[in-house]
Order: sequence, then C-alpha cells, then structure tokens
Amino acid sequence: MTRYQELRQTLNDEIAAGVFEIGGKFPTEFELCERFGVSRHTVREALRALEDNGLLSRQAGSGTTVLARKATALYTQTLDSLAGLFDYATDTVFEKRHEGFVTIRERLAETLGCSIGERWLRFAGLRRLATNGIAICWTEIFVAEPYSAIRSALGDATDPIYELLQRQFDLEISEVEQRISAISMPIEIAQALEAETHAPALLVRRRYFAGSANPFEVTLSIHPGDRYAHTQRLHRDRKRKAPSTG
Amino acid sequence: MTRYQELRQTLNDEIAAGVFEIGGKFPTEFELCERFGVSRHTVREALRALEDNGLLSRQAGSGTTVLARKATALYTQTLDSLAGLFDYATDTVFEKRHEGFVTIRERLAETLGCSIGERWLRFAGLRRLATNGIAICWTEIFVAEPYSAIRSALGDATDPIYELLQRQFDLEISEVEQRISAISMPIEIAQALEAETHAPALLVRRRYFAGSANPFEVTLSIHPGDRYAHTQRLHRDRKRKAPSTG
DNA sequence: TGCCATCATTTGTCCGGTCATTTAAGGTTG
DNA sequence: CAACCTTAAATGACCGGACAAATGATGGCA
Repeated sequence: MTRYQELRQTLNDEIAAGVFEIGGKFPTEFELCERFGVSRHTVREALRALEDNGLLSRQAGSGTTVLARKATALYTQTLDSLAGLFDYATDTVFEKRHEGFVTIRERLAETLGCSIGERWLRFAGLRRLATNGIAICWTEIFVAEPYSAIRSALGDATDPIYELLQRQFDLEISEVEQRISAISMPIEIAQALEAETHAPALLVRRRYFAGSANPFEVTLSIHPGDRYAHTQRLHRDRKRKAPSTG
Repeated sequence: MTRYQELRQTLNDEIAAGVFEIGGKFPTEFELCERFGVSRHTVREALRALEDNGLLSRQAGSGTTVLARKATALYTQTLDSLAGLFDYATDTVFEKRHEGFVTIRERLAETLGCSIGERWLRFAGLRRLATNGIAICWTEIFVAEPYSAIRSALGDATDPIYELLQRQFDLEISEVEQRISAISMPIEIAQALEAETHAPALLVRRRYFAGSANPFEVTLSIHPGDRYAHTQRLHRDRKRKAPSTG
C-alpha cells in the first residue's frame, strides 16, 4: 500500500473512532506533514480521498472540517444520466410554442421556488413521443437571466437545454431537486394536450443547481394523470452487518 | 479559471469534437506538457478530472485511452434509512381504521401490481402529523399472506411495518419501488381527510422487496394535492468509480 | 519457433519549493 | 460602535524533479 493510502486509512479510522469532533476543525496539512513525516502532496492526496468520501470539507483560508464519522448511504437510486429522470420508454421531442422573458410574480415565484422580480428566459411547449407523436406533457423551461444567451444557440438543437448550458457556460450540474405534486389540469394546457380539463394532473418541477444555492434552470412538466406515473427504484447497497470499512 | 481547468475544457472539447478515436490512445502526459507549456502536475490534474468524468482511462505503463466523447455523469439519491422515503418534516402517527384479509380482484391487482386471487393482509387508516394532528394522507398497507403473522405483533407498535417484518422474519429489504401518480380524490377518503371530493390527489405506491421478485409489502398513500408534494434530490457523483475508504 | 530477459515508455507516487486566493482575527479609524 | 485595513494562516495552484511500478516491444537463446 502506498503512503497516502496508508495515511488515508489511518485518518479514516481516527475519524470513525471519534478522535475529532463532528463539525470541528481537522488538523492542518502542515500539522499532518509533521506528524506523519510525509510531504504536503501526500497529505493532500489522502485528504482529497476523505473529502470525496464525504468525511471532510475543506475551505481555503478556513481549514478542514469534519463532516461525518463514516460514509453512510444505505439505499441509493442511481441514474446513468439525467435523461433517466425522464423515465419515458422512448425518445421524446420538444415542440416549442412560446419563447421569451418573464418577470416573476407572486404565483410563479411560489411554484418555481425563486424570488419575485427576477427575470427568467422561458420556453414552453409540448413534449411528444418521437415514435407516434402522442403528447405526454406540457413543459415549461426557465433559464436564469445570466445564461439567457443560450437562446441564440438553441435553434435546431435537439439536446436538452441543461446540456447546452453545461457546454456553453462550462457548468457542472451538482444537484437536481425534483418535486412532484398533484394539481388540477389547467384549461389551456388541457386543450394543448387534448386532455380533460380539471382532471387530476402531475406537476413535476425540476431545479438544476451548479454549485450555487440558486438554480440556473427550472423546468415544470404537467402530465395528465391517466397518461403518466413517476417511478423510481432504490437499491440497498450495504449489508446489514457490513461495516469494517477499514 | 485556473490552468488545469482551462486545459480540462480544451481537451474535453477536443474529445467531444472527435479529434481522438474512441478506444484509441490519447497523447501522453509529456506530450501534453510540451504542447501546452505546463507542468506535469497541471496536466495530470486535468486528466484526472476527465477520467473522473468517464472520458478517459489511464493505465500505468500502457498510457491513456479514450473511452467516450461525452461525459456520462452519475447521479444518485442516497438515503441513510428507509425513513428518508417519507420526506415529512416531522414525525407522523398512523391511526388504524380497518384491518383484515382481502382477496385481490381486478382493480386492486392493477394498482398494487400483484395477481388476481392472491390474499393480502390489509391495514387502512389515516396518517397524521404528530405535532398538530393534521391528517396528511390516507394509507393502505398490504402485507403478503406468508407474513400475515405480523398481525399479532402489531398491537401498540409505532414502528413502521416493514421494520417489524424485517425483525420478525429476518428479512432484508433489498429494493423499494416508489410510484407516484395523480388521481381524483375518492369520496370516502376525502371525508376521512376532510378534503375536497374529486380534487387532485397524489397516489404514492411503495413496493418493498427482499430478494424475491414479488414484494412482501405494498403501501398506498393518498395525499390531497394541496397538502403534500413529494421531493427528492439527486447529487452528482464526482467520480464514476466509488472512492475507496481503504 | 517459442520462451524469457531486457529495456524504453508511460503512468503512479512522492519529494521539495513558490506564489495565489480565501478566510478569520485583530487593530485602527472615523 | 461600526466600518475598514492589515496581517497571519490555511488551502489551492503550479513548478521542477526523482524514483517506482506496470506495460509492451525488442532481441537473444534454447
């Protein structure tokens, strides 16, 4: 085993044993260099692994903080791509009906989860199955103003907007929040979807984050209740008596 | 932006543009050092990021291989326990209204996802917030017949039924499937919940598996659309291969 | 020909150092 | 007292170098 691997295991064990208080400060890189007689590079490599495991948090100027005793994830849902969020059987196409800037008012602020007065670029339209053209849902896509320049890059693109945003602005989606609620199908949307007005519908809101506390994109999808159900599966990935992580 | 970030983006773009053949060799670290006039450390940091994104594969002695044109990120939802499935803000209590065996007929077979003629033990009732007693949902719990002995063990237990089942029958829940759809609030349930009849409601079906292809427990929850929304968060995994703990 | 030792290549590990950026703390000033 | 400035300390970025380990090709030998 290499030095930084040994160091990582040693520190991992000490954290698990409760040597350091959770939320408290971890020794600095120089202190660890002295204590273990290794270079700063070796220490940083070990700390990096512990940070990846979610045990530590590091901040320039502030230092290293202990986040947890051990990595705990008992049940996980894994998606190979964000396309997995849209658990449709086949490919879909977006049929744009509206495009333009909106200024958020009270109603929309609540549903989108953003602040009143903000300006967002909005696309709205139908999403259809590519195979037979059946309309699955009404979709509204909101892009935060700083990124509204993608509007020109859209054109004939068939990629999801978050993919275009990632490329053009070098964003890395760090988190996606998905919120599902039941609403009554609005009249205009019912017409576009050829669905029954005021019938129960599924409202799916997805907020895309890239590091910041505010999302850079928010999408709303309204599905007729009889055409779509959201399904997810969670797998257990650790045995009951498993610990002995090191 | 730092140098290795710029380098990462440049190489990322070149890979995406098809400059390198998939499965073919990528330039060596030294070649990249010369070409971009940076140190090996900077190159390695950029390559590391590309490897984490699943674009490259590196092998000591052999070199670097191109795996894909586009980054295929992994997004995971992690739960420390199954209690995380119920994303209520506070504790809840179950108020039992019905208890007994049912034989599955056509309608129920479809909603539960089981076969006609099967016998299940059924509990039905209200779930209330422990703090203020507000009814959140109508809940129906179905336990497969082989485990119906749990009925006697229930009594005053406040634990979730899947916990009791796990203990009494030494089951280990391996998978949970959650299905969310929008329905119209049925009359009887609307009355019990003091909600509006035929208003949009959220139907959450959870099926609990323990190795077998058939669930040992299925629960249905019907939430008034204006009282509850289901929320889940997905995090991007920084690395495709799980970081080892040592 | 088939096998094995050798060697050059490439990535992995580790060392030393320097400067930049971020943060918290302390002191100064209006 | 609040706002600002300075300073120290910590992590982040970057450089140059050295050796280790893995790999694949080369060439000699039975």
